[in-house]
Amino acid sequence: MGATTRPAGRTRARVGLTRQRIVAAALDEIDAHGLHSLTMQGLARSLGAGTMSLYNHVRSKDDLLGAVSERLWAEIAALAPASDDPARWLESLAKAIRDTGRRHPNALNILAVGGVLPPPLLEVIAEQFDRSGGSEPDPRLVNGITTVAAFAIGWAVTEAAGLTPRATVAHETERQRIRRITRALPPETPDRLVDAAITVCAAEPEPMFSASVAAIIKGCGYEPASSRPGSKLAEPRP
Amino acid sequence: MGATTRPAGRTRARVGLTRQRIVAAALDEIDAHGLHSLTMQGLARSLGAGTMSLYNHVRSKDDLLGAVSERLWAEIAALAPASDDPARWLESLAKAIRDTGRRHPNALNILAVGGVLPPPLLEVIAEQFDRSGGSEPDPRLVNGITTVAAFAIGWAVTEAAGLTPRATVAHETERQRIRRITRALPPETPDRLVDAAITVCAAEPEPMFSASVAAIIKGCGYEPASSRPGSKLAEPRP
DNA sequence: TACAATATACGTATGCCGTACGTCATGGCA
DNA sequence: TGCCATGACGTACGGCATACGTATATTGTA
Repeated sequence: MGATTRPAGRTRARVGLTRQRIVAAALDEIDAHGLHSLTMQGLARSLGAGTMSLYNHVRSKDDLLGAVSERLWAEIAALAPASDDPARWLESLAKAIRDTGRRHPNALNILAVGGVLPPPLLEVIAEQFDRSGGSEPDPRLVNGITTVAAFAIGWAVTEAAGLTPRATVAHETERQRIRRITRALPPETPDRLVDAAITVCAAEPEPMFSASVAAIIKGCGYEPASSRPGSKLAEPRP
Repeated sequence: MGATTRPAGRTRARVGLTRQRIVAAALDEIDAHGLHSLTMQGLARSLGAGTMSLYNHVRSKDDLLGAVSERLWAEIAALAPASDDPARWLESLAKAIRDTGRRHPNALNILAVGGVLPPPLLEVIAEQFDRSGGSEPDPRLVNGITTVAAFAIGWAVTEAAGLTPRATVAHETERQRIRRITRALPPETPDRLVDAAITVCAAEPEPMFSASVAAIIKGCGYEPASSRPGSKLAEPRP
């Protein structure tokens, strides 16, 4: 990292190529034009550098993708700082994963390649363990991390796949939604199946997500969050 | 080419190249050597055909991957036939997704590319809607499908990422598990983080998975499922 | 039976991709 | 001042998906 300690005088680094800048540019490209269109040559061009210069900061393209993944997890961790209330922290973790998935739908495929316990997340987890006190971490918290993260990732993937209605398509009419769903289906899909698809996609995602997260957290042994707004999905009725 | 002996019968195609055979071979290759090593040329070679012959049955490589995805969903659907007990069916759906992910960990990335509501799954969903009766599908069931599927997919992805302990690595000792976890982490990861990772991965996955599925299903409004075969169903509605 | 139409198999060629390797410029340090 | 580690760069190579033209087996039709 000589870039930060560079002398402020007349001389500067050659091009200022840096792992961080490369990763940021890669994420920009993925967000803008999809994972397919991320190529080393195009990336170098967008940075005003020669192709092979990138390899001074990145071992391979896979390494680059891993770095992008880690960066995304860093975003997630920043959105879910440790809290004194473990259950509440789990909620914020779920929301952070889901929101980050919404912000970078094209990058979702690589979120898991670097493992689901990358250092940035581990940092927050360790901090949360400390906060929750005790010599041994609370098993409820341990279980909650795995299950909540799995659910949020799956939810984000499902959303990005395009069939679950997403709030990012905010002002979508019912007709538009049906168009979108049917377009994603093979042309000769029987009407029964199209009807089923429309029914499934007609559900409101927001309450579903938060209610499921709450249910999972409760299932881990935590008290149900009473002072929560919303989350009025069906509770077991008499 | 006269090299291949033609079947003397009255079969249809020349070499027997078929979309199904191609898809099956592609899945075999993915399972055996990973998604990276699936190439059109290698696939054709393994089928004893010329490369471009594949394109008579497959529009593009993406189309092929979509077909593989659909095939996987067909496996899932076959493992989760419609049931008279909706809550029980949701459980079997979760298990089917997770088991299929275990059987094809290398193919998990493409499970979602074709959308999460592919025809094979829609078929079962429609059937399940019919079974549950009523003119309108039960909203609990609609919510359950989305949330259970999202959780199971996320769980499978997490498992395939290699950090969550998986039962496929059955006879793993504690030491081996730690080795596996630490190997997946960057070499200079601080001890605190390694400890946190080990703690998270030390949890037993089996009860976590089924308990979370049960919690989600319950969160959708279904009665808590008692795991008895002679199920007196928890159907509260006429 | 003969022949036309069609579907399928195949070879070649093209352009893009990741990246190994060698070279050269830079600037900090002795 | 001279040295050398670091980083930027050009060239080259093998592998990839696939567009296009062509050959051949099968089927429908007369």
